[in-house]
Amino acid sequence: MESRYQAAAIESKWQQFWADQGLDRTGDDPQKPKFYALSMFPYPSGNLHMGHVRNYVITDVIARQKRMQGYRVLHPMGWDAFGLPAENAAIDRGIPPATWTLQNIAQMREQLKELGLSIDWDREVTTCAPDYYRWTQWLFLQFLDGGLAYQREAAVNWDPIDQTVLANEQVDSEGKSWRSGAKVERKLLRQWFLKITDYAEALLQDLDKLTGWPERVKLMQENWIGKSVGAYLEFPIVGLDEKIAVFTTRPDTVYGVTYLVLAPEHPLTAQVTRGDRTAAVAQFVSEIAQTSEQDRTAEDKPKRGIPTGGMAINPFTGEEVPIWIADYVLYEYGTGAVMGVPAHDQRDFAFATQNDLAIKTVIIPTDGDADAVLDQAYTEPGLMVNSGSFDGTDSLTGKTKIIEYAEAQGYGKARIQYRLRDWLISRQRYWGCPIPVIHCPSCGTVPVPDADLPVKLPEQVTFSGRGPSPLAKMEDWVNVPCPSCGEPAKRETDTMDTFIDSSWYFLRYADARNDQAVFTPEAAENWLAVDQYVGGIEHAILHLLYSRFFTKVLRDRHLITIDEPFKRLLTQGMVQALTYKNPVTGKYIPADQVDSTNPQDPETGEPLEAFYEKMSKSKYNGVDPKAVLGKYGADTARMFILFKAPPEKDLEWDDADVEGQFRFLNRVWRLVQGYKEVAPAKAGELTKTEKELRRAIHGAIAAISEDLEGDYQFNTAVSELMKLSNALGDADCLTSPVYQEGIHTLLILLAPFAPHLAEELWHELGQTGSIHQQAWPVADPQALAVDEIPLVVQVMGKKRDLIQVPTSATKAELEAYARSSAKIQPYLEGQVVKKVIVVPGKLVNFVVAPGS
RNA sequence: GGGGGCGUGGCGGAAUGGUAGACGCUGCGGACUUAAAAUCCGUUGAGAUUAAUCCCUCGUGUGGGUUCAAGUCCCACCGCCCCCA
Repeated sequence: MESRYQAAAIESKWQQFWADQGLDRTGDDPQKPKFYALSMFPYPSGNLHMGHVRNYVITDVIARQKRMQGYRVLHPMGWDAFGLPAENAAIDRGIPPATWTLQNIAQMREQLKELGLSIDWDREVTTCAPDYYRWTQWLFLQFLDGGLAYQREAAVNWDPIDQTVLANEQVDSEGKSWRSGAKVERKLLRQWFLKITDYAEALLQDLDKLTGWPERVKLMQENWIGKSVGAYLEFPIVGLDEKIAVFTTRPDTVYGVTYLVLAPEHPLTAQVTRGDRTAAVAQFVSEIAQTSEQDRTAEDKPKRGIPTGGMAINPFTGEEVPIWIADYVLYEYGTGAVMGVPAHDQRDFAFATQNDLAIKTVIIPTDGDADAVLDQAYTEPGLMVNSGSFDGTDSLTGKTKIIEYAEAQGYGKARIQYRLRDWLISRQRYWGCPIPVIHCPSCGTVPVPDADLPVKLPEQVTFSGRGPSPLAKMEDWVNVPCPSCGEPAKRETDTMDTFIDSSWYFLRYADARNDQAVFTPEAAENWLAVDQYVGGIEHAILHLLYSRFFTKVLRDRHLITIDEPFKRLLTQGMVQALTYKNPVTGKYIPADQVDSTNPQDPETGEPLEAFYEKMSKSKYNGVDPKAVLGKYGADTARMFILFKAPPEKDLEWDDADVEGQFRFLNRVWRLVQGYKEVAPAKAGELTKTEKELRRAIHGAIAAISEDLEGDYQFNTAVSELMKLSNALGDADCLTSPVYQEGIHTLLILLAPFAPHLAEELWHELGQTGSIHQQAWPVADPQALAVDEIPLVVQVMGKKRDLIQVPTSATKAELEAYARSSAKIQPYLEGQVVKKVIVVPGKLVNFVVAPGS
């Protein structure tokens, strides 16, 4: 007999069998409750990495167990297939983006199938396929129709050498183009936006409905939306019939305003600038235009600003204050202007000190002195001073009073502001979903009629990486008659941010092959929302927020009825591996060049740092799933990943632990090999051994069922499988019907985790149907019942004895048993028992004090 | 700087306020073998003590607190990680 099982042969055999039987197809029995299990779909880079494996194995275990529990399950897969890497491949190697992408998809699909994932491939979606992006375009037009898509000027990253727009990820940390190395500039272009800000409040409020989401993800979204309550105030400009509007959360400090600051790009900048300042201001504005937003607002960098020479009037005091422009005020943000209150804002304090601007105290601590010189801003609440009729008011109530006063006087009003900005979706790139509008000189922006969708990407395109988007250069494609008046017009050449594609793919799975509609209301009603969503924490903000936004917009357009797309969310941790780094040179060294017991640089002999880090090519610490599957098979890889760490924590790859899982599966395999020929005897009165085994069996059922309920704890579920397997290995009652029950139960419980081996052994035992169609077992309370339980006996909270007591014992009897323990006598001697705590089923604790 | 999370053996990790360290890895000792691989058995927090692996003491980052009882709850501190700036 072989001592180890042959994973490769077993796995391909059963994958074929399941495909032939159609076991992975989406359930359609209307009698069954539905369950929608979803993994975040991958970008088809061409190679599966361990992060993918972890993600999809988790969802697969959930899907498989739910099927066994009698649910009809939707467990689909697709491809987030638009995006830059395909264009880079085209530039570097001359392969058309579509060809490159589809090849990668084919390759990755095969790799996924080798993992034994129970995915319904009939519902596969590919975002770069016309039958998908047709509906992306249709949905865009829904937004346009609803007034939720609009165009305006916005700053983009501009490469002055290649004359092209860059994505943020094409700009390095020093603000240089990845390709040309030129310093990236900011340039204003007309861009498309989606009005996510209209939904800011709803997106914030409905976080409360997401009871199945991790708190920290909700918190991250809350911070991202960034609601702040405050005031909108207007400051008249001296000598101009214009006002500068500011937003502030501290209206109570308005009497302390000693200057105003405009964003350099603010339209009023030029108007307020005094003649003799024009040159300096223009110089400053152009300097700032070359700086990235991040550099401008970074807290550790000094704030740069200059006076415009213009003055504004504080309407509350009538005082004139200077108007400055500074880099840290962004035009995109709020009103693009802020009021400077150095006494009560840390950043203003620094700016004022640096530029010799006045500092005026208007809030003091209750026991404070209004004339004290500040050495830093006082930002706490307190009493208002130097504030006219508001003197002596508590600053917190002062906020409301100032707003009321401002409103009465026409200076301003209460306002709620969000940090969230509208979503810039224009990309000046080829490999994305074309924005389906046509620009007509007489009709303006005209949507492409539904009948003309999809607006297909032209195929014969040349890529150079320079100049405008390849689409803009395609005359044949760009020039079209206006759908409205028929006169010559031009297509929009921008494509959409790929986050749009992924903001609705989970809806399409409900009705993936529909070529008449985005999905039918029945299909949507049938499957939505997603019951369990699984993916990386890196999508905690953008992807999840955008998907929630899409869901709410589609609900308001009566396409769906759900408020939120994902009922439960599991954010899985990273897959890390041991990394070696030379701390002197900063170089990473591949593990196969390092002696793990004494890590040294193979070239210089310097000692290396060894630590766990996310797998990546540049760190030479990647573990290729293909290699692991080849050596041990998919079942071992699955078991290892599930067992090694709880799903939401980072997972440290360890070859010895992989080997350990392979050993476990082999033990199960040998257990069954040794059992195949055994004919179970007739059932009779259960022996003690049989009773204990039965308790182990049903204990495992109960524990694993619980681990797969709600908060998924696959690691402890696997350890329960091991315990049951150990119990079977130890039980000396091979011919007992209980033993047979144990073997069968072990395989059924194992089936979601190691689907191939469980199926193989199931059939080796002479079973005919698929193990994956077996019902998930339910623990028998009778099997779990025991006659005797261990009781902890404590004195003063310290364990002093462990005794066996009848399960049925009453509290009084438990105390009596405990008192009779010989081991506790020394601890009671000379003591008075003040109190006895009896916790039935657990312990008895004697509280004593020295007696007389 | 603000917000959040986490700190448990040599390692990954278990523990509804109730026996800390399940399960696995590693190490050590042994069996089988000509030998190895594979497999199996035993052992593996620290200390003290012993004929004994009984018993005992200490132990969940540090210091305090609540409680009959704290890894778990509360406060302060230290360290690490994440998000925002």
